[in-house]
Amino acid sequence: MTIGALSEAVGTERQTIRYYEKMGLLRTPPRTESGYRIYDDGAITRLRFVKRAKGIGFTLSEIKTLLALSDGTLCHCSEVQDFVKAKRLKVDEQIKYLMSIKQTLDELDTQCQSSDTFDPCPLLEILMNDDHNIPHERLEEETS
Amino acid sequence: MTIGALSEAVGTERQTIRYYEKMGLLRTPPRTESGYRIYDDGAITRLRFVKRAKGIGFTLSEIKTLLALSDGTLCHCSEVQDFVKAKRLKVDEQIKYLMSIKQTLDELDTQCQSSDTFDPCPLLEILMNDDHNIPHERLEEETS
DNA sequence: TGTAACCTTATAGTGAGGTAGAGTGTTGTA
DNA sequence: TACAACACTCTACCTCACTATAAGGTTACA
Repeated sequence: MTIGALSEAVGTERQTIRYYEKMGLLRTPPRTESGYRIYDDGAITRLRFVKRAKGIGFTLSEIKTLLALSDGTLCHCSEVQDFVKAKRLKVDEQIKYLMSIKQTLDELDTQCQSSDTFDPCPLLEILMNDDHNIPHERLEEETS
Repeated sequence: MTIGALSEAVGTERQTIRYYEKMGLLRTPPRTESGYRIYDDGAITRLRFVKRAKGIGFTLSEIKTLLALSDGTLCHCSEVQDFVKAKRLKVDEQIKYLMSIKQTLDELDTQCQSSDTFDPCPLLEILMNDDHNIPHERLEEETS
């Protein structure tokens, strides 16, 4: 299978496949004499893995780790579990952060509606002047 | 006030302040003869606005729009409201997307725990083989 | 044999939101 | 007057996950 066929089979662009290889997500495949990459069905499986994991929201570097775990002679289930749990926590944090943003937006909206149109827009006023309970900085200190 | 003092007052890096100016978020301040930027208290207010709006999750280009609205001779409250509502919807979409990811992760975790340690890790198996109900692509078509 | 459709590499660009550094000029204080 | 601590501009770099282009080589088919 050439890169084009693999690309067709999985639905991933050729350049992207090369990119994944360069990033260490896909194994370097054997080549023809003229230098063309040739893949077997295992490559499809692996590429699908990447695609699915991406769908779940794993980053490429996380997927790389996941693949490394799966490549080990013994796949330590507990490690994979820890990894998934850690990811879940990250996603949870993000959700919480977005929820707090949403709440703030709702509050701003309510205050905006209850005000007289001749007054200056309270939303802008609040942002300009108030020490509202606005999340000041994003709390994304922990990366990876 | 020089850029350093403004930076101190608001807690934003000097380079960042120059960057915001270049991006059209901050007004071009008057300069000393030697070319130093000099700011008044209005600049503090404006920079704080940017900081707060960023905290709420507005992008710089959204903040620019918000500032433009607030700069208008008449601040049209309804426009600001629409803007906030649109942002709220976007945030909501993101939350939903993350929730679906979270759910998938939870399911994987559950399946992982109920399996025998001698089996291959079901999580990896699922990603490798299954057509699970995994969100395939992120649905972020609408940017801006 | 021509040519279209493939393959190769390397480099640069995208967007968002900055950060870092080089090279140079200015200001304030000892 | 020396010198540290500021200021200026400009350019390049960072992350992430690609995408696009250039310039060339190979393969399949009419």
